[in-house]
Amino acid sequence: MVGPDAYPSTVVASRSPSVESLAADAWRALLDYFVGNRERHLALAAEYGLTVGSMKTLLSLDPDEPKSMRALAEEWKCDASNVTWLVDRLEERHLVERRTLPADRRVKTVMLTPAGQRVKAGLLERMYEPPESFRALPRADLAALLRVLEKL
Amino acid sequence: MVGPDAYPSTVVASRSPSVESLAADAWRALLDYFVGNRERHLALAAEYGLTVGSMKTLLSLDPDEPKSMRALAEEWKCDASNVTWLVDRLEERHLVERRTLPADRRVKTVMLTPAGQRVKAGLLERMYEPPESFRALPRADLAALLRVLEKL
DNA sequence: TATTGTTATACTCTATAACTATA
DNA sequence: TATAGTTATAGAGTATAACAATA
Repeated sequence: MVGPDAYPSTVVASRSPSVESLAADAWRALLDYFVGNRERHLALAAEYGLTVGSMKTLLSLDPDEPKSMRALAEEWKCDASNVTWLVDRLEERHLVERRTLPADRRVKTVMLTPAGQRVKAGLLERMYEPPESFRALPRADLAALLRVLEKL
Repeated sequence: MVGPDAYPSTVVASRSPSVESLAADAWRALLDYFVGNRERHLALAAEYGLTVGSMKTLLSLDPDEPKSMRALAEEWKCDASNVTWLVDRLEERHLVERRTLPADRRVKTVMLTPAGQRVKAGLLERMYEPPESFRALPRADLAALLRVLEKL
């Protein structure tokens, strides 16, 4: 599928590797490192008694900018009925609240309750907590990593 | 939840940031960059006419080391009946084959068929293809990134 | 009797279509 | 008539429990 010159093998060590093969190797290393990340998220949700859907919903909402049901459906590229279902689950737990928009009484916005805001803050704090392997890196490595990631 | 000294704010720019805050910032940058990755995988599966489950199954199997149904259930931390269902879907498409183990006629192993091996190879090739933003990085950045990721 | 895998069944999540209430 | 959201319903994917075959 890829021509013979497009991805020169990285085992040719006598010359410095091409940008192409460096990019491929770095990308692969990144992917491999991130394989376990979905499981980390799943475990985190379970810890809070949430499903992946509930967590996604909380993380999408912001106290200062409530979103309509339709906006959420577009953001998640799913059907509106699915949003109804997800918001129902979260409303049962008093983490969000629906409000009818006075300007247009057809649309309903979804607001984080104070409890929802607390749960979201807790989730974010835990998500952004770097793993041990990360914190063990020397300062120079972390600075280099950050500098490159900021370009991406 | 975190003591005042544990995560010094990164806006204190007059002194060099602590290793802790560097680690937190780098981890966060990495997470943010990877948000879109699950969607990339989903689109890739759809392109091959696979579900996420089927893709996961193919990627877990290796031509030279067949795995039992039970081993797969443990690897995926799911119920054995779920493995039966997933393998059924893949067997319908002739991408895997069940074989009874002669040594213990209770256990069945799952083998990739030649077609399954081809699909898996195609998936891996596409997954490991670095995105454009990655290939656009200068050589020095890629080398630095790779060097750090290899430590992780 | 214990273990491997399957079948029967139910629950969660997602989608489509029909409906309601507004506009 | 068109749009926002809900309800009715169906399908995919996951789990639990009962079961058949083998150890």
